[in-house]
Amino acid sequence: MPELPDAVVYERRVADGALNRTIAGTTVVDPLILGDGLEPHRLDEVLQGRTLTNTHRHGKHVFARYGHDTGWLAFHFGMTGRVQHVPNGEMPEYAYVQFHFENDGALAFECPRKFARVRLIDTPEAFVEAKDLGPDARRADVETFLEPFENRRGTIKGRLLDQSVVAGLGNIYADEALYQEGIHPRTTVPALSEDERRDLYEAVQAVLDAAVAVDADPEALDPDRFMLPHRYGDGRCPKTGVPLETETVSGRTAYYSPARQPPPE
DNA sequence: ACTGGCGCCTGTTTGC
DNA sequence: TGCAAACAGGCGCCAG
Repeated sequence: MPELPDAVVYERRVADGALNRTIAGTTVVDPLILGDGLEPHRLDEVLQGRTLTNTHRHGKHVFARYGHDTGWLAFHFGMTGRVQHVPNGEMPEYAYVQFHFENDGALAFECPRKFARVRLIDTPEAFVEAKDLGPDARRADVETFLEPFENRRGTIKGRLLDQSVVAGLGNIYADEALYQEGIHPRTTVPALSEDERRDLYEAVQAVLDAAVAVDADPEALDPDRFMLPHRYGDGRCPKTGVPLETETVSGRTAYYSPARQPPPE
């Protein structure tokens, strides 16, 4: 369930559960999960006997460096991917890629829907460049964040979801940020004033910070302030009590409060 | 050059 | 209750 806050949690799990441990070997249950034509035997050859020495995150991607000046693992979680450290002999059902440590359990990369990918890359910087990812939504300052929105004409929801504009936001946290700012998801970028854009940046930061603070569990957000707990609950706007409505915007289901987010002309 | 729409996968929820 | 359809927190690719 992976947007930027989930990636923060997963990076932490990799750091806590996998750094500085020797990899005894890897198991690939479904090769579809390996990206860029990576073959299971090559993943194993590359990682066997090595240790992970560093982690990094950009948007929804998590990276783990192996060895020194050798290369990085890149994790992308699709819609149902996740990682967790598991004790010896307790492998979860959808752990399609497994990293086994000497005498210390394994890191399980799970993804029931098989949209997630594990890759071997040279560096995170080169990967971000090659994938044309925009600035990380949580590290970018306001100028860096807003620059890619210049000269865009589509809906604000569509642009927030576009990883080449800003990396890290997905369907639910984009909806939450727009809710906080009172902007209808179908509003176009040119229709937003400079002040509205800056306020939206602040809202994105506040939403991501709050999500990280509850370990990326949207239902654990303060139900008096955030829409997300109600998206999965009573379906009502927490600030006005009116029922939330849905609309397909840029191919995704957008939830919004009709009382706070008036539709564009 | 941009944008929105479709298909990839499969487990879970919804509706007749 | 049972089964089929719709849906889901993403993204690569395609056509307009």
